[in-house]
Amino acid sequence: MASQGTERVSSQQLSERLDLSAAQIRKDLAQLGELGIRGVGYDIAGLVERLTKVLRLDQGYRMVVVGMGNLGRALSAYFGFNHGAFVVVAGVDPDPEKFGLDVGGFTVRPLEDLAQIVRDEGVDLGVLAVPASAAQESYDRLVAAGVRGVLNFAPAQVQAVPQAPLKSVDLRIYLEELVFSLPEDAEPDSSSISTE
Amino acid sequence: MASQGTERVSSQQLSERLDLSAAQIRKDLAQLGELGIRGVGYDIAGLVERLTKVLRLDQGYRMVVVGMGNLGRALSAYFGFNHGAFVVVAGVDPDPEKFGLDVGGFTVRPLEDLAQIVRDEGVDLGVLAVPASAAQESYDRLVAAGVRGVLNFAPAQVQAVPQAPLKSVDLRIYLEELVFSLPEDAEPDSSSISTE
DNA sequence: ACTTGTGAAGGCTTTCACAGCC
DNA sequence: GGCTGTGAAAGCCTTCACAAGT
Repeated sequence: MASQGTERVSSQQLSERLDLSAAQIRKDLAQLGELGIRGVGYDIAGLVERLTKVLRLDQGYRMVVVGMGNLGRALSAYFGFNHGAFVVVAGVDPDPEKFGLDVGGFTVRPLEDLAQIVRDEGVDLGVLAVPASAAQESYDRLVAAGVRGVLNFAPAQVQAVPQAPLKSVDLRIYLEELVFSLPEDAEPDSSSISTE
Repeated sequence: MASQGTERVSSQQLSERLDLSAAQIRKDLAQLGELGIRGVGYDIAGLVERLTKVLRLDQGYRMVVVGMGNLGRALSAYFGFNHGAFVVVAGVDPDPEKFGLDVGGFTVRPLEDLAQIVRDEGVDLGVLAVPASAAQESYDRLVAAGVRGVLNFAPAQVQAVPQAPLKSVDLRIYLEELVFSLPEDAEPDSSSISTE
C-alpha cells in the first residue's frame, strides 16, 4: 500500500486484506501505542515505520550461506533473501571444486575461511544448506565464527546455544499441510453423505 | 521411537520430547479415540498408524516440480521430498537448454508436456519453483493439467481455485522470526537498564 | 503402583459494543 | 458521519486433579 502511494487505511480495510477481524487489528495495533487517529484511520507510512522498528527490520542483516549445492545457490539468489533488511554477502563450501564459482553477487569460498569471512564482511547470520550429517558441525563452526543466529534447512536436529538462536525450516511440514488441506476424495457412490 | 524398536510410551515421556504438558498430549490423543491403555501408556506402533491415517500420509503422493533452476533442482533432491509419502516423479522447465538434463531420478522435460506428464505419471501435487512473474501462470497450468494441490515457493501472491489448494512458502518469514529471536544487543554503557 | 481419559477450573484471546475523538 | 481505543462479555484452550482401568 505504501509503495502504491496510499496514505491512510482503516482497520476495516486491513481486516479484509489480512483475513482478520477489524477489532483484532485495532487491538493488536493499539499494543504498539496509539497509532491511529479516531475518525480517520491509520497513517500507512507511520505503521510501516513502527512495525519495521518493532520487528527489528530497521537494520540490515548480512548473511553467509554454508553449503553451495543446489539449495545453497538457490537460497543465495532467492528473491526474498536480497531485499530489504537481508543480504547474502558470502557462500562457503568444503569442496575445493566449488571454490571461486560465481553465484551472482559473490564467489564461493572455502569453508575454512568462515571465521575470517564473518569478521571481514561483518556477517550477522548464517544459513545452513548442508546435508543433514553436516548440520551440527556447520552450526558449531558458524557459532565459533561469531554469527548471531542461524537458519537451518538441513533435515536434522541441531543442538543450539543461546548466544546464537537456531531456526529450522522443515519443508516436509508444508507438504503435509498441503495434503491435509486437499478436498476429500469424492465418495464413490451415494449422493449425500455428510463429511464427518 | 518406532524405528528404535521401543514399544510403549507415556504421555509424560512424549511431553518431554515435544515440549508440551503431559495433559495436553493426553487431551490431544484422546481426540483420536482411546488410543492409550490406563496404567500402561500408548502403543507406539498404534500411534504411528493412527496418526499416519489421520494426517492422510497412508497414501503416496506423486509430485512434479515446475521450474528446474537451482531451487527446483534442490527441492527435487531435498531429503524430505523423497521419503515416506512423497516422491518427486518429474520436473519441467520452459527453457529448451534444460530439456533432458538429469536431476537424479528423472530428466527435465518441456513445460508443454505438463498435462501429459500429470496424466501418464499419475501426478497428485505440483511444486512451483519459478520466478515470481511466472507463478500465477504456472499454477494455472498445473490446475489445468489436473493436479490436486500446489506448493508455491515463488515470492508472489497467487490466486487459487478450491479444486487445487495452494500453499505458499515465504522463506523471508523465517529470517524475520530468526532476527526477532536474537538476543538484544547489550546496552552500550550503564549496568542495569530494564529491557522495556 | 502407574497411567490414561476427562469434567471442572483457570487463563488467555477474540469479539462486542460503545465512549471518545476527528 | 466515521473510525479508533478499550472495558466487558463471550469463547476457546490449557492445566488441574482425580476416577477408572490395568
